[in-house]
Amino acid sequence: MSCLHQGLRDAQPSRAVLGSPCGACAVRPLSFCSDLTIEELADLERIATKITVNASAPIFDEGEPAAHRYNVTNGCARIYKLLGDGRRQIIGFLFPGDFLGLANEEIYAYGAEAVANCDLCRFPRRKLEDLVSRFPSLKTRLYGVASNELAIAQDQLLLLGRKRAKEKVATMLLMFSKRAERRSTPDNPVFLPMTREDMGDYLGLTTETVSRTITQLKTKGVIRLEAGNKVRLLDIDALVAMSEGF
Amino acid sequence: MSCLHQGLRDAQPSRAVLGSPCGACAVRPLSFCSDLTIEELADLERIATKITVNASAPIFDEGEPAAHRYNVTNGCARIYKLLGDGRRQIIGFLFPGDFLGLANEEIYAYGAEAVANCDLCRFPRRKLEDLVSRFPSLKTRLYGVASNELAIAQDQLLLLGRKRAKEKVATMLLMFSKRAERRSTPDNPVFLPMTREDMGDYLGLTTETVSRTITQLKTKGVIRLEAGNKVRLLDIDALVAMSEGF
DNA sequence: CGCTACGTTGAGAACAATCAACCCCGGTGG
DNA sequence: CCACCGGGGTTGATTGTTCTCAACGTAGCG
Repeated sequence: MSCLHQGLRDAQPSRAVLGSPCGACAVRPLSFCSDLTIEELADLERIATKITVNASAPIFDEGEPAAHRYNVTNGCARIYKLLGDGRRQIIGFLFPGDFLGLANEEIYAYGAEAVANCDLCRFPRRKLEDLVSRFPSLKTRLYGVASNELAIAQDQLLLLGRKRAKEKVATMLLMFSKRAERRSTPDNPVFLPMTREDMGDYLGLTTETVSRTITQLKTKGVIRLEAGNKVRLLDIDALVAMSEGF
Repeated sequence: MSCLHQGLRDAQPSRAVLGSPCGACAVRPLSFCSDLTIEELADLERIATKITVNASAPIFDEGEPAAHRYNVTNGCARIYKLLGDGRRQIIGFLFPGDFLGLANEEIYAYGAEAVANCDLCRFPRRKLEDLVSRFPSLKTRLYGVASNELAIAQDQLLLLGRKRAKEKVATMLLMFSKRAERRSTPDNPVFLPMTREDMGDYLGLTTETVSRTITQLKTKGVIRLEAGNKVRLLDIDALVAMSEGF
C-alpha cells in the first residue's frame, strides 16, 4: 500500500495470531470493541488498517474531512485546538485503548498528533458507522465511551477554569497515574512521554510555569523525578489534597 | 404527590392535549425524544413527571445518587462543580430541549440548579435505561447528544485554557446567540438570564472582570445593553474575530 | 421606604506570563 | 575524539492581566 501522509506508514501486523490480530489484541479489553462477539470482531477487523505514526507527526488536522476513526493500540497521541494567533490548547492525551474521533462530525474539530511513536487501528468512518448501526453492543459501548469522555472533559473544565498552577500539576500527575493503572502499566513512578510545553498547553500554563511548579513539588518532597521521563509520587495524599483545592 | 425537596414542586401539566402532553411538547424536536414513534413516546411519557424548580433552587447535588435524568422544557439551569474551598466552575447552562444527566453515572458528578424558574421532565434513571435498551432510536439520539456535548465541552476547554477575558466574553455572547437561534428564540438582542457571577464562574473569571469586559465592549460600540438582561450584538464580525483570537 | 442582591468602578496585590540566560544531553560531523 | 548544534528543561528578572478588596450605584421587592 502507498504512503499518503508524511510520517504515516503502514505497519506490519504485530503478534498476528493466525489471521486474527484482533483476537490477540492486548488493548481490546480497554477498547470500544471489547464487547463484540468473535463474528462481529471479524467484521470489524475486515475494515481496519493498522498504522504507525512517528513521534510528533500529524495523524489528522483540524478542519480536514473526517474520513476515519481510530483506536490507539500503542504509544501516545495528543488532540488539540488552535487559536488564530497560534495559541494551542491540548484537549486530551490518548493512550492504548483510547478511541479517537468520538464526536460524530463530518469535519475534525481538532487536530491529532503522535506524542511518541504511536500505533493505531484505522477505520473508514462510513464503514464503521455501518457496523455501529448493525451491532447494538458497539453503539452501547461507544455511548459509554462518549459519556466517560464527557465526564473527563468536565473535570478538565474545573481544572482550567478554577485551579491554580500547583493544583493543576498535582491533578495531572494523579490523572496520568490513575490512567496508567487502568491500563495495567506502572502507575508509580508514572511515565510522562510528553514535553513541558505539551503539559502547559494541556493545563492552560506556560512551559516555564509547569517547570517551576514541578520544581516546587520536588523541593517539598511530594514527588521525585526519575530517569526516562518518570515521576515518582512520594506523597499521594498531599497531591490529592492539592488537586481538590484544600 | 409530596414535595420532597425545598424548591421543587410538582407542576400542573401545561398545555395538556387530551392525555398526550408529549405529543404537544414544543421542545420535543430539539430533545432526545424527538425520533420516537407515537407508541414509544407513550411509553416514555408513562415514566415522566413534569416538575418545576424555582429560580436558584437546587435540582440535585454533586455526589448524590443519580436517581433521575431530566429534560429541560422551560427556563434555564446551570450545572457546576465545586472545589474544597468553595471555588465554583459552571460546566454548562441548560436551555429548553437540553438533556440533563448524560454521563451514565451512578452518582451525580456535578450539581444542578435553576437559574430562572425552570420546568423539567423527570425520568427515573433505571426506567429510562430500560427504554433506551428497548428503543434503538433513543440510544442513537442519546449518543448523538453526548457527542455534541463533548464537542461543546472541548470548545470550552480552549476558551478556559487559552483565551483572554475579552475573547471569553465575546465567545460567550456569540454562543448564547447561536443557541437561542437554534431554539427559534430571539438571538439578537440575546437574553442572558444569569448573573455576572454565573458568567464569571462559567468563563473562569471574576464578576468584576466580566463586568469590566462588558463595559469595554460597550464603550467600543460592539454591543449595547438593553432592558431585561438583554445584549444587542452591534458588530458580530468584531465579536467573531475576538472569539477566534485575532 | 429602606433592604438586599446585583452590578459597576477604582486602587493595589498576586499569580502567571514574558523575556532572557543558561544548562544538559544526544546526535552529528569534522 | 571532540566541537558544534539544537531541542528540551530550568531558573531569574520583570511585566501584565486578572484577582482581591473596597466603595458606591441601582433596581426590585416586601
